[in-house]
Amino acid sequence: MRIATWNVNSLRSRIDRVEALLKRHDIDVLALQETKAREDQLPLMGVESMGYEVAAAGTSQWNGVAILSRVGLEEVQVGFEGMPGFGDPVAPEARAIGAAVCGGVRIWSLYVPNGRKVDDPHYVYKLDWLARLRENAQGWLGEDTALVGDWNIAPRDEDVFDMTQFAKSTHVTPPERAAFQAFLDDGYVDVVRPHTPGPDVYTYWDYYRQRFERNRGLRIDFVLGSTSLAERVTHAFIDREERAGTGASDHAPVLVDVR
DNA sequence: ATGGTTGATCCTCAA
Repeated sequence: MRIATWNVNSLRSRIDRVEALLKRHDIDVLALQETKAREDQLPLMGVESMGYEVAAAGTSQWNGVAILSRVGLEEVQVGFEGMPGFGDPVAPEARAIGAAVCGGVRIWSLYVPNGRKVDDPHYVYKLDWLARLRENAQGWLGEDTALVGDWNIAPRDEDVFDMTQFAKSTHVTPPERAAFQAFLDDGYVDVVRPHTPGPDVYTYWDYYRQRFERNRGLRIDFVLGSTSLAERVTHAFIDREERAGTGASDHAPVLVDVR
């Protein structure tokens, strides 16, 4: 089974690229972030005709997520216990994460709050959101679980093209990195990094200043697997070619093969 | 410190 995650930065504006990606890589499950669309706006007749079911934590906010699957789509849920706004159908943060069981694997498509700036309330909210997610994720370690998506954290210096440019920025602060590391300490495994030795480890390149053309990016998109799932991973890669050309998202898809 | 680009709720905000 091939699982992929991609911050698509607007599903409607890139539906053609989504369909091409599914075909190009023969993907079974695709978790999307920043769909920027309500459920009633999703023009997914194309992917449905390709055999995929669609579950959406649709939203008019910036951070909606969706899951496309051709190997089953069960137990769909949106949000997690304890998160601010959980159960509130209009709370934007409750739409930043959603899960489904696809082919026996519980897959969480997540968009970790951006944090904006270190002195912004959104930064505090980001850390709190991660702490609440961690509490819940500890309870999913006994199953085949994948936490996939845009973590908005670059865990290591080597995941950043130039650390001096991030001296006062979010994504690299010790509290954010500690929050990411906490998932690893609990037993989740970064199943992609072992298959993607440097130097090409980035998954995101800002639209500004031709960052992709100059390969000045960040590694902020990850697939974390529970122990039992991690043991089943045979291969993983970053599709950096998807970031090239006009009309690209600012993120590249990350793909994982599970036997 | 500022700027640069992209998408949507489209001249303002979020990323």
